[in-house]
Amino acid sequence: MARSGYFHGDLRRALLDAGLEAARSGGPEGVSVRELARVAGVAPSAVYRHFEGHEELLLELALRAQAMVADAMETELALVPSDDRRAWADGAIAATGIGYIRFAWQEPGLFRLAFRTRGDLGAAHDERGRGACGRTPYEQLERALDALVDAGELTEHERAGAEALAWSAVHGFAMLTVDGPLRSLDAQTREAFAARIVEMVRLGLAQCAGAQA
Amino acid sequence: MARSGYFHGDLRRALLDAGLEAARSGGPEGVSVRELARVAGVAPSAVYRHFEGHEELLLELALRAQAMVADAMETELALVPSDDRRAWADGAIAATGIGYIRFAWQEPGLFRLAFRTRGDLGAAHDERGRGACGRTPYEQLERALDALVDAGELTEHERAGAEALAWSAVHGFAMLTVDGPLRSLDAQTREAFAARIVEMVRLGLAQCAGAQA
DNA sequence: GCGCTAATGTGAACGCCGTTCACACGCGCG
DNA sequence: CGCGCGTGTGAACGGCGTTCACATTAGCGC
Repeated sequence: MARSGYFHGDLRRALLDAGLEAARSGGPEGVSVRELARVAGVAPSAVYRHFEGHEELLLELALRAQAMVADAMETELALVPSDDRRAWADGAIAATGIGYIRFAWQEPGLFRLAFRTRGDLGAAHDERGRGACGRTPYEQLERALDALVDAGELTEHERAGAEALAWSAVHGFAMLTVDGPLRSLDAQTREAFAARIVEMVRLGLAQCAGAQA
Repeated sequence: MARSGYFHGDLRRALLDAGLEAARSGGPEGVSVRELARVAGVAPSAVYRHFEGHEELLLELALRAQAMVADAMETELALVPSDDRRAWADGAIAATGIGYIRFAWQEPGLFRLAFRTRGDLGAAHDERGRGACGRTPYEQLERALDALVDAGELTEHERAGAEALAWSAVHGFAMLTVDGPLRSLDAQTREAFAARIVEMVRLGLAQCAGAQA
C-alpha cells in the first residue's frame, strides 16, 4: 500500500490500521492525529479529509476494537458443549464474560480503546461494532441471556435489565484488573476471581427478586 | 488567601482546591497545569515547585476525591439501623455500594477523577484517601465485609477476595452509568438497577463456592 | 538589625498536540 | 483534451506539559 506519488490510495484504512496499532501499545491516549499521519506518511491535515477530527477517529477505532471483543467472546463460546440446552446457557453466559475479561488482559490497550465510553447505548447495535461473528459484544451478551431464558433458568421478569447487571460486574472487574488497582494480581488469582465474578452474575441474575421498575 | 506581592502564601492548597473545582465540572481531563496556575493567579512553572508534574497533581487530587467518596459512603452508612448485627451487616454492604454509586451520580467529574485508576492497590490504604470518617473507600468496603463475617453471613473462606468481587460490580455499574453507555437511564430505573447490583453482590458473595486459589 | 541562603515565583522557550486554511496535485468524467 | 473535485501539502494558530535561567523575598544565623 505504498503511495504512488502525490496520493495515498487508501488513507482511511491506513489510518485506522495505524490507530489500532498505536492503541495496542499505548491505549487510546497513544492515538494522536499527528502520529497516525506520520505512520501513514502523510501530512496531519490530510487526516481531516477522512475524519471529522480526533474524537471521531477514536470513535471509529473503538467500534473496530469492539468487534474484536465480540470475536474474542465467540472464541470462548465455541468451546461450550451444546448438547444440553441448560448446560449450554450456563456455559454461554460464563464464556461471554470470560471472553470479555480475557480480551481485556490480552489487549489492554485495545480494550481501553473499545470501552472508552463516550457514546450512548446506541453503539451497542452499531454495525461497525460487529465482528466476524456478526454480533457486537452487547449482542453476544443478549444472546447468552436469551439462552438462559430459553433454558428456563431466568424468568422474563428477571431477564429485564439483566444486561446492565452482567455487564457492570464483568466490565468493572476488567477495568480494575487492566489498569486499575487490581492490575498487579498474579494470573492464577486473577483467573479465580474472574470465575467468581461470572458465577456471581449467574446467581445474581437468577435469584434476584428483579426490583425492576 | 489573596497573594501579598511576589509570593502566594499557600499555593499548594490553592492549586488543589482549583483542581477539585476544575474536575467537578470537567472531570480529570479538565485539570490542566496551566489552568490551575491561571486560577491561582500564578505562572505555570510555579506549579512545579509543589508538584512533580501533571500526573502527580492528578494523583493527589484523586486521593482527595476518594476521601469524599468515603464520606459519601459514611453518610449512607449512618442511615443503617444498628440494633441487629445481621441487619446492620446487610445494610452496611448495601449502603457502601449505594454510597459509591450515588456519589458517582452526584459528582461524576470528581468520581472519574477519584478512580482514574493508575496507582496500585497501595492507594487503598493511603492516609490521604481517608475522609473525615477516617477511612478510605476501600476500607469502608472492608468494614462492611467484616461485618458480614461477624454476622455469620459470610465464612472466612468466602471473605477472601470478596473486596474484588463487590468492588468490581459496583464500580462497573458506576462507570457505565456515569459516562458509559448506560448514562442516559432515567433516575428511577437507575436506582432500581443499583439496588439489584447491590443485592447481586450480597448473594454472590455468600453463595459462591469461593473458587479462591 | 543585617546579610545570606534557600524556597518560591517569573517569563521565555521547546516540542508536542488538535485544528484550520489557502493552495497544489492529478484522477476520471465530459 | 480540459476541467472539477476529491485528496494531500505546508504553514500557521492556540493550547498543552515541561524546563531553565533568573528575580524576589522570607526567615534564619549571626
